Amino acid sequence: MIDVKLLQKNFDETASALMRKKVSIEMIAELKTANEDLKTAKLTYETLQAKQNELSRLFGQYKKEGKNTDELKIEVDTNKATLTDLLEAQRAYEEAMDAIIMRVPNLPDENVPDGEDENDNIELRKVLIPPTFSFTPKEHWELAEQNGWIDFERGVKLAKSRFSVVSGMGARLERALINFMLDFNRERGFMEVSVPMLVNRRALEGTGQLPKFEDDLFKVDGEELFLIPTAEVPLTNLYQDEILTASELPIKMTGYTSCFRKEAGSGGRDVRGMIRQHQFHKVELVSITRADQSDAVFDEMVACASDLLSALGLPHRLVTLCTGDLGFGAARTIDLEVWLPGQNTYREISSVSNTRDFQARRAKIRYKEEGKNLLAHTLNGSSLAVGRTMVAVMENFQQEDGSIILPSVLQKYL
RNA sequence: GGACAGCUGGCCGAGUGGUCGAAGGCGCACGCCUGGAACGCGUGUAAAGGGCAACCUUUCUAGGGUUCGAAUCCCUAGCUGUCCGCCA
Repeated sequence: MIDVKLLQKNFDETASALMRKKVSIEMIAELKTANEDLKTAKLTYETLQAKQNELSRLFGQYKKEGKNTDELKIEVDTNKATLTDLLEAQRAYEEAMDAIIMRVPNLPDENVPDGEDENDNIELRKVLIPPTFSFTPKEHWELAEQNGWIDFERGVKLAKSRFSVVSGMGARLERALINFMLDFNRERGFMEVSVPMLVNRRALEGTGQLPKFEDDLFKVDGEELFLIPTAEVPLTNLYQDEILTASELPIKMTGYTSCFRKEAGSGGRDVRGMIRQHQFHKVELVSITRADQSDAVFDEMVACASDLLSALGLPHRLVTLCTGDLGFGAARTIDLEVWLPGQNTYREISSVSNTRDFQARRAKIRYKEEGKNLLAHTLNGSSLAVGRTMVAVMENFQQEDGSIILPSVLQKYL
């Protein structure tokens, strides 16, 4: 959630920041009006409530003194009727306000570059040089099938399209990657946490997936539970509704989960292979920080993911997302894109975001500093998407005969 | 899934109709003490919203009800615990 007070006090500036994130001016105006209506309704209600409280005190006093309360009772009853109406009105305003603000995205940081879509993202730097091949490198699905690592057909048989089965050395590589990533992150100071892969509505609202993106989520029939689209949801919401002490921050966590996404609207993109699956594995980094720590922790998280790729010997580049490509809750994001020789292009393998206090305001994650309760900052980043890492390993380390030489750092995990 | 018990501040815990946003303790902060610390002593310390402030409103799991007035009484839901059933 954005800070409504900021919009109220600093309308032009906040509105233009929101418009950089493709929010319509109509919606912003609507938000402002809704907030003002709500404030007025609250003030009216509270004034009358104060009167009611006073009358009630008086009533008790009259009773104690043995005075007649008939007249007072009439006044109190009338007042209560009005109060009931006012409360109803206030609730309506609250609902209206809620409906809007929960769908307003986070403000982008000032220095996030303007842009329409991923084409306007800005490359920060490249790490490692893409390998050259004396033959035409194959795409990963070809290699996966040839090595018997991934069975796309039988995944469809078991579930539906965009599900696959990994077996043999492929399955072992998957497990090795997960363990390697978790250990690597732990050595960088991220505590390993194992979390539920089903979460409730409140958790998804906290991190911003709901109410706006319900179509992207798998929901359990007959229960208010959803399959998580990312470990960011349970990890961040671990501290939902809590007031932490400043000294225990930053909290830096890593966790491995499966992730489930409907991929609604992705149309015919990446239908082949395991780039875009309904179920995939991911090792995630999540940090809860003080406001003044989040930039430094952000850098640590980006470095962690990038170094992980380097340790695996995977060429990649860092990209600053432009305003148009920034996610709903993110104030800034750096994507890591891994080189895929088969596709002859860089593809996203990690995304590190600072949401600042956007999620913390929704999830009520606060910390106490000098007697004050302040909203924490939350950050998340993949390190890494396991399926895509497998794709990258296959394509980058393929030999002419289709065999794959696995990175040496994985030796002890295989 | 069935029966019973419970849910109060950062945590524990007292509180059965107004004097209660709530005793006491822990924790935390500050001060004294100390070479420095621990211990001890003293003071302070729930959250959210509105207001420059005084102050006002709300909140004792949530929602509803009774009442002039609810942490307290009633109903419903959720969660937790215990026992039973089932089970990797």
